Amino acid sequence: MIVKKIKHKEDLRSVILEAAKKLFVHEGYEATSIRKIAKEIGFSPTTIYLYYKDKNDIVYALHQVGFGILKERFFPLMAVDNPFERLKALGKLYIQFAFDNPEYYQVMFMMKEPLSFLNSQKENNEWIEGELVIEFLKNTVIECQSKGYFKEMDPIAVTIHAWAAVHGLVSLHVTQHLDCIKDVFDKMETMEEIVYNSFQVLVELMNSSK
Amino acid sequence: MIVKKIKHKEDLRSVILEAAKKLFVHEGYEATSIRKIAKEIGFSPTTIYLYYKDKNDIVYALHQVGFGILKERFFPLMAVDNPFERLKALGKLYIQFAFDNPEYYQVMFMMKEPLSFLNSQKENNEWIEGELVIEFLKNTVIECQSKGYFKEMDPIAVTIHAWAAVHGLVSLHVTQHLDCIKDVFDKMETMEEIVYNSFQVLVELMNSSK
DNA sequence: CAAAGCTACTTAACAGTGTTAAGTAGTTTA
DNA sequence: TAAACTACTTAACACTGTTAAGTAGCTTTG
Repeated sequence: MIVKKIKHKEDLRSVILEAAKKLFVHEGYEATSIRKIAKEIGFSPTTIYLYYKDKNDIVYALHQVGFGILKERFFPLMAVDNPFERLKALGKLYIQFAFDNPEYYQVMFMMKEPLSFLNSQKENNEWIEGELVIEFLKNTVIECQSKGYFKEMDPIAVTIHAWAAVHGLVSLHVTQHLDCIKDVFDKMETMEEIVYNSFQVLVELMNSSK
Repeated sequence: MIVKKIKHKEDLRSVILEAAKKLFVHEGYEATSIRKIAKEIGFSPTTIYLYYKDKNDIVYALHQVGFGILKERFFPLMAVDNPFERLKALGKLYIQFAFDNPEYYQVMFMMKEPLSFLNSQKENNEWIEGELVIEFLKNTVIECQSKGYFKEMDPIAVTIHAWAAVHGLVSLHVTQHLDCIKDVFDKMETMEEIVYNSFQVLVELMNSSK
């Protein structure tokens, strides 16, 4: 009996998340209000607070969904033996993920709210999702060093640099700051081409560190 | 007479901006509402709409103030002859600006609102502030190429990469995503040291492109 | 000099936001 | 059968940006 109730409670929790996902992906974060989610699932707005602490809690759940998608994409890369090839593939996949899921990217790497929710939790306030991704990147960087790349460089500084370089590219794209300086590069390329060309510079610079 | 009135109108416009600046810098963007600005200057909220089209208009004005500060800091760099030294100094100054003025940095490079305001304007919807900075960076990159750096690389791709690399660093810091992965780099460093160490990696990689 | 017009501002309201306290059917338990 | 608990709702609070309509007071005009 109790189990059944808990299961039902879990059910509505995921129903809320599904509605939030739908609104979030199609209408964007701004348009995803508690009241709209409630209307979507046919319950009153206050019901949502029985399943999620506050809006940040929902945003954190969405951020976890995003990390689920990203991890799924990263999984095949574990099989890539050559660490530098893996590093390049990691960057490419990261950028592609951001282009395919801009709303998820924002909630995962550009918004304070999910982290605020984490900090509001008494226990387990560690950002395990992010740490896992960075850990994977760091290990790849260290492997690259044993192959002669990034000689005499701090592997952590290299890791953060690599992350920041791709994050910088995709976040400037997502916020439309790249589009706004199109006049500076008079060439007629798609935003995706421009971003990948800039990523190529990172790859070439890293390659020449060997 | 007319001139005096216009001048008075201009006066209140800057009084509003000053109040917005104060709230914005001290309380952050979230806490800067039209109503709070109005209370700060002792006028009714609707008065603000006589001087600014909407909130994005005010945010755009704040963004311009930020670019004013940045340009002031960049000015002395024009005198640096060695282009690679200038490039390094540009990066350092950019990072330092973001650390000193996180709220302004957000409004300048991380928020859609000022750009939305630009696009809502019929004429002059070009992001001249950003383009000026990128133009300066691009020219420095091209000068570096004539000194042997970035051989056979697209100068525009290098420019965007350089910008994205430093933007990535400071934006991950501003959104507190860097702090959240502190556990991955067990060293006890300040956020500023970590960011500058990662920037150093960029410098070294660029240096080895010669 | 009074009437009309204009300027600069305010009041009131609309439509929305996140969030909480209090209340209410319906089921379960004692 | 009565008490207790579950799952949900209604009503409200305190905000947000924004607009339509109204009002003093000064300026210009007939």
